[in-house]
Amino acid sequence: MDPAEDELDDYSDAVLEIVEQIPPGRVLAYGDIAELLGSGGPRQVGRVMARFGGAVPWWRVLRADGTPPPGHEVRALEEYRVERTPLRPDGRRVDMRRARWPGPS
DNA sequence: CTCTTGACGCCGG
DNA sequence: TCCGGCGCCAAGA
Repeated sequence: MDPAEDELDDYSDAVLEIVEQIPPGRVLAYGDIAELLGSGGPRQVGRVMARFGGAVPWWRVLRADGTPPPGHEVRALEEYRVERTPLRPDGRRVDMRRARWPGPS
């Protein structure tokens, strides 16, 4: 068999490594991760999450405006509730100003 | 090689 | 606040 299709390239590995470090109750936007990495862009990070997100706390990675990943809004909101992640008044999006994680180190 | 796609981001209107 | 449009950039077809 050829498990190559499920293998992680260096970039994907770097992305997941950062996601795993995001503390509960805090989040990071796709673009933030690309910036911390210093390479690639929001869409590249999004591609990685779409393929390997299931292995990490994916709900802590979302759009820059606080909107949770498409198709996973319900699951994500649930997590934010138990993690006490600061949400906007509407309760549908994360309050990025307060929840954004500064980054490693 | 060209064209489309996509868990994005920003700027108007 | 909610769209629509455009830029971005790698992966697929």
